[in-house]
Amino acid sequence: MFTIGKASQKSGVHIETIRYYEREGLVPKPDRSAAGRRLYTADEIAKLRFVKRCRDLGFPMSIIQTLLSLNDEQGRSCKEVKSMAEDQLVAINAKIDSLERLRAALQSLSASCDEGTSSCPMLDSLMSEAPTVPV
Amino acid sequence: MFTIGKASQKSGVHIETIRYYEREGLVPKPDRSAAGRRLYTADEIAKLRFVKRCRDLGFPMSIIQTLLSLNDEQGRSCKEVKSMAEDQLVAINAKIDSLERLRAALQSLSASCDEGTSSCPMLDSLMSEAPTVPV
DNA sequence: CATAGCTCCTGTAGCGACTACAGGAGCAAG
DNA sequence: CTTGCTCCTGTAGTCGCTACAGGAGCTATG
Repeated sequence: MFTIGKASQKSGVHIETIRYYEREGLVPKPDRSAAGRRLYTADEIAKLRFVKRCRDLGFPMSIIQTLLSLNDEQGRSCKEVKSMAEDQLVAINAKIDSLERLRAALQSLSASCDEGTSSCPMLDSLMSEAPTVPV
Repeated sequence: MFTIGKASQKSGVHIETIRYYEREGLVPKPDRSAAGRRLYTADEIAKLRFVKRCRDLGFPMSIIQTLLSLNDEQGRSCKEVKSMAEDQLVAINAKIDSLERLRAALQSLSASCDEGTSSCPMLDSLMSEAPTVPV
């Protein structure tokens, strides 16, 4: 049995975040010591690590909840997991696309913006009714 | 003079967001009609449009505040604007990089996860102490 | 055995950038 | 005059934490 500090170290989840996940019902409530301190089993720490990895992969908490429950099920539904992963991939690709468009726009604006002129072409463009750069 | 609905249409900023920007002091408070309704000038609408474009470019409100004040200055400082744009480019590139790493991790996990097996390799990997995929 | 300094507890508020009401008032057209 | 749209203020919710405040317990050293 591990205190929350150890659980935090072993899982990589900040102490305050662990308590937050517990409040939100994402992870089960651990047992408590006589003095009321949380005591985590290796299994519970594995769940925290799982949540951390999923968060790092960009999954929202609601999806992680589903993933955890799928994991608890007998004969976990690999199909559903794969489908959620693919949804997540689509979302990530959309984000990358939009960031790349954004980068192109900013680069073009930034390139137009050279020192020495009294007025700033970048600000002018952003302020104008019809922008020179699509966003 | 335009009501908030028109200003919203012309600027592309939602009505509630316009009021929010006003509360936060990002845009100046417009005049009011006798009945207390906000009335926007073309100039104020241009500012809203500017804020919208900057937000779409990923600038946080704090930076936009600075950009707006630079724009109001006599002989706006193109150098400062360019430097902020370049900071923003760096941040965008970092985000793209991290999303691309994430995508690779998810693709590899998803590929391992095939239908028909009773246990799910993706969940197994994410739950295990030493993951098969770095995130 | 006392003290110091760490960890832990609960509860609440803050972040950024909105979004979504509730509950009311004005305004324009038929 | 009524219907239905727009607008008003104020407050609370979103997401995923993070940062206190104010206290209690636990451990190592003198």
